[in-house]
Amino acid sequence: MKKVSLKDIATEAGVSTALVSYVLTNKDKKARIGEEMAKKIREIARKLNYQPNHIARSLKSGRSFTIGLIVADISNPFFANIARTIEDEAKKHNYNVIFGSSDENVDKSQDLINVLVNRQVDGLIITPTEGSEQQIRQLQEQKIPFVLIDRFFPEIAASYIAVNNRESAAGAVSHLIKAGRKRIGMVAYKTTLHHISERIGGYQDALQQHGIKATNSLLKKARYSHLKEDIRLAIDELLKGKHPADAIFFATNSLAIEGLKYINTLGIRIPDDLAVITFDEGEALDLFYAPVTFVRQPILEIGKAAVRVLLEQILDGTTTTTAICIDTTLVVRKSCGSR
Amino acid sequence: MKKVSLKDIATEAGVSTALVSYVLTNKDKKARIGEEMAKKIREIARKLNYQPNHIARSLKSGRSFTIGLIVADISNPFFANIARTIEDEAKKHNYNVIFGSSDENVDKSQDLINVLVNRQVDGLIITPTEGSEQQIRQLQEQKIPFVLIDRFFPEIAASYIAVNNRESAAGAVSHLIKAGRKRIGMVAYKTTLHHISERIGGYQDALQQHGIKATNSLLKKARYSHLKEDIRLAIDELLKGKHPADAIFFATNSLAIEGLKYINTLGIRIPDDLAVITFDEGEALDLFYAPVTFVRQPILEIGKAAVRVLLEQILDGTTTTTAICIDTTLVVRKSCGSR
DNA sequence: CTTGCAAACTTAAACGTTTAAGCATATTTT
DNA sequence: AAAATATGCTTAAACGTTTAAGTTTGCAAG
Repeated sequence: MKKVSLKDIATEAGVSTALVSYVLTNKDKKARIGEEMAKKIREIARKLNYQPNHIARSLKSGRSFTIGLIVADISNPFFANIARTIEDEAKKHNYNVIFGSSDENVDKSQDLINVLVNRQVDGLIITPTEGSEQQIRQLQEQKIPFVLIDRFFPEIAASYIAVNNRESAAGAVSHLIKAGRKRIGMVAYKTTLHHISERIGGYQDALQQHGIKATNSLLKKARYSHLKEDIRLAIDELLKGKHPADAIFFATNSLAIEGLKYINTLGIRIPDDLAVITFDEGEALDLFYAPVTFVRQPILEIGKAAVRVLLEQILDGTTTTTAICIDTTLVVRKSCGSR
Repeated sequence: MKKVSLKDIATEAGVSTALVSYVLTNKDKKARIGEEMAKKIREIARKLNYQPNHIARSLKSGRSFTIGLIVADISNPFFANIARTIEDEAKKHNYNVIFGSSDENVDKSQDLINVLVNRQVDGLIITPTEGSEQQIRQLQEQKIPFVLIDRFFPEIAASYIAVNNRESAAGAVSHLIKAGRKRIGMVAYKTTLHHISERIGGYQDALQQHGIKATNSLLKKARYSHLKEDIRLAIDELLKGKHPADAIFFATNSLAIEGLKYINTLGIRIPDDLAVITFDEGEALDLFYAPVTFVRQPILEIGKAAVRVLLEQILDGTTTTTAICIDTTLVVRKSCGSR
């Protein structure tokens, strides 16, 4: 049973394919098609269960109505939910999403970009990995519309959607200070990515603002590639000595979850022995015996904004960049002690 | 900067596009192209940074090298990881994945199928929703290759990849019995989907096998659409009365997570007051103070098998169905008490 | 009864590939 | 030396759409 094409309908109706095309794309008014003929064609189309061939359409129009999405890690619920939001939002505009996960790997990122561009996506939404500046610049040269999310490169003028990481981090740390914590440690990723630097900056801002000296011994960085080991080490170091940390600020949910898994094994009680706060939500953090206070990034808003900005760029064909910075909210729960 | 096409290369080299096509698709041997000409063409292609237009290629070949994936809920880590595995596996075979989440909604499922089929996917991998039998039958009639995962309809002969739900569930429940639990409740979804029925069946099998009478008062079903409320109700009912349940078997991870969130608020201690066991993993279950014993479904294996079976069907053009049933493993942790 | 124009359709080219078939020219086989 | 085969390339059609431009017919206006 071959696919039904315009030609089949045309033959059945005894007319040209052009006529059928006009009718089925609702240009019958503009193209002055006779009413009864239009009706007849629509009927035959329904009878034969005609489904337009999207590929042929794309070839003709030069647009695929597909956007490519590259997330840093699809198994992270933050990105999974971003992906879902973007998919939903794109569908509202009759766009589809092809996605891939770069797993924070710059080569995989390049591969994905190549594949998606070959597939003629009309634009890209990307969480750029560390060291992918060149890839981004190349997209600009090729005039391929794209929007960065979650992270961006301050030295590259490109559209992006991000949250005010610095202020949000500072807010989280201030919360710890107000809850009476004195020795506040931070666990971040070892990366040059701007959003992480900003979160670290915010941590330091808050300490300074409250007259606490930020010492390097309380700032720990874990490699994405050696998460488990590095986190164990970091937490060991934070909690050892005469003056152990009495609070930890995790820069992302994956860090927090790994960290808490380890903390659990140490018999340390949250929030009595240690307060914990993190960026990003996650079911694991809800279910934790002391539900974890966290900085909520408005995923829905981010996803919607990303699609909106990208589609504007695609439709207008403009090169103007739009940078959007969204506020977060601090969701206070038990992990920092009651106030 | 327009995209570079075969024609551009052909013009630059002073030859026909056919020649260029032969060379760049490595059919130069077969098509008896001169060596130096082949070299020249390849050089020009590199110089102009030629990227083949996948859409044109698809139109010609009638194949899109894209598979459509419909999961039941992308925000569920089980499906997110399935999606990731399938994407990776597909990429190995030079296939891309377009995905969508049906959110267990039969209309959304139909929408997704339509969209994906219009996009000319070469085949589909689907977690069918309740009531989607007709959709599946229609795919069969249209001779569109597809593979069901996670669930299937016993009355429809179609390829599927699933786990031995009944035996796995029975194993889990046996584990509870061996751990000394007497009054074992189960929380499942209110659905006619076969995999859930099987898990319920396995629960009953195990009870019977150990000479315990399966009573309906210990079997609770929650609606997907009213998860929170129904789970609260279910758990209230299981734990009330003179003879409250001393163990609960959750049919999926989403049920377990919602259930445990509520159980947490009741001040009930796991495993002392109540043993808990569930299907599927999840970080939340790891981080729980009593890490939850669970039935592990081999996600990697499922994803790989799905892609393999689907590609076989696509390539061979056969209509033969392949049903694969995979074993699970019980991962024992603290939530059922130590043995 | 022309001319003008609107209505209802058709023609044909185009999008970027692939590939069977064709056509010279050169080389080998008989 | 004629016939067969090899070599290196071109032509042209095809995939399923879209759409500008063209054609035919009928009818009202001049």
